Amino acid sequence: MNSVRTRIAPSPTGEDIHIGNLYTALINFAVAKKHGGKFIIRIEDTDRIRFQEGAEEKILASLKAYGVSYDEGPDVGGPFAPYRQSERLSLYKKYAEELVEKGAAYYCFCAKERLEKLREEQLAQKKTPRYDKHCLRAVKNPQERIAKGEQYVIRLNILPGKKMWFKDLIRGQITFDSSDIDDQVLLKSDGYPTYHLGVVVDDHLMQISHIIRAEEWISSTPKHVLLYESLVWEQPIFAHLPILRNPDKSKLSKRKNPVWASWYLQEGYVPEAVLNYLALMGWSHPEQREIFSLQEFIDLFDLKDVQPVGPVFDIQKLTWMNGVYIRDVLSKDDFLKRLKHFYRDDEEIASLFERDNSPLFSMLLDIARTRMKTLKDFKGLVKEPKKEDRYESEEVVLAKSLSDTFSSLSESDWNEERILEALKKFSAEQNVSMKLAYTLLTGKPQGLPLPQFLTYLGREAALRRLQRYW
RNA sequence: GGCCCCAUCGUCUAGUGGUCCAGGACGUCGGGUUCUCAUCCCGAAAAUCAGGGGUUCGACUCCCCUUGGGGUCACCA
Repeated sequence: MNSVRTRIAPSPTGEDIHIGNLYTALINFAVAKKHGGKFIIRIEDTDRIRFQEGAEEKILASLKAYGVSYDEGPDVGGPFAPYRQSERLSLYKKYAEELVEKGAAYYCFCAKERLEKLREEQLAQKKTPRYDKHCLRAVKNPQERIAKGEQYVIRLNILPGKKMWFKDLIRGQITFDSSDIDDQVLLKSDGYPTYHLGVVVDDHLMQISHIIRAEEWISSTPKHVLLYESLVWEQPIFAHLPILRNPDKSKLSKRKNPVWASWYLQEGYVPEAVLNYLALMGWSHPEQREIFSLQEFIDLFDLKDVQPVGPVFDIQKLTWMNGVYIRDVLSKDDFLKRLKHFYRDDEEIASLFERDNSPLFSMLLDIARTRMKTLKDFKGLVKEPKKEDRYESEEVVLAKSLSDTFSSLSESDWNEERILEALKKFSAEQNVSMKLAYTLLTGKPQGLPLPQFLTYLGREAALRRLQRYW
């Protein structure tokens, strides 16, 4: 067989790449890398109505941010450029016309009104809406009408009653009857191809070996198979991945779940953790391990092992896994690097990194890591508590008491041991729980271990935190 | 509704005819360590393997039906 070439074909119609598409990208990427092949990005921007400016850039940026790198694509080029369908229009027209010549497709001049009426009638009779091949029979001289400037589309000419099948790497053989397929529009009246024409032409021209896409495409694969047959092109290998689900089992959607890939990054998830979690959708490590590297995944992965069941995307488990990455998988340096990048625009937090090579800062990282599920959690751990408009008089009294206790400690006594003693003394003398000290100093009843954290903060900063009470 | 895909704890899954009165992970609930909260450690509850028929000496594993879920039926992808 030829070399392995896989691809994803996102449409620039949303804010960013959908997490389900990132999943598809991961699998395509893994298959290509495992076999020393190429992974390609092709932008399918044939829907001019839903087209969104900037979406392509966002998609490519997200892919890069996640480390799913591609060998060929619209911005990096490649041997089969261009990789944007809007720049390949003449190609689709050429093949559409070739199909017409072969009798596998035909011109259609039907107005939208006629199609709508037809559709309504069929629906009223409880029949599946289908084009009635009117133009195949009625149009005698299409070239003349085209020459006159009439609007037209090119439709796939499907001969009913034919049993067909294709092989899916994940689900085995899938059979269908050509009678169930509509005479799909292949070339739209605006000269753009529909997905079906575009995808087949480009996958063939770009020598894609494996078409790995989501399950929702299964029902249109017959049309593609027909196209490959009519054009006498070798069929690629098909594999339809399970669709990621909402908790209610419906197709993962933005109404019920955060779906944009960049959202997870903004929320402080690390790319490796997200990819690791995604890898576990429909696939499991041979030794049942949950945490593994991208490289290990690539080495072990095989499309045949993917389960066809649509898994629920469980953000809770993802969050757990992200915590594992933060405290166990990432090296301390790497963790710090991520943190710096994450807070690059946050002055309060970014200023902390000025001390990043002090032993105390290193300790801060250690005590913070085990308490974080996302990078975003860091801020909640270290930020200075807000000054309230007013405090209960008891609180003020206690804050002053704690302040006095701390003040009795000299600068040279400001260490973990002495601070802990002071806290215990305070807690005992005032007959309050330790949680109160946490509230006084961090604004919350729990947080970073005070002896260490206050040592890091320094005596002055610690006292300042208490001073907000008066 | 037609067509197609699917079906093991709440969730992600292991399991490819006997080693399973079903194992792991998340989550949940207890307990231990501890200055709070976490981490870490220990433990528990949680699937009559959707239901019913077969096949077989023997089915979670093979076949059929039912039920349930999902996808798809556009000049959107």
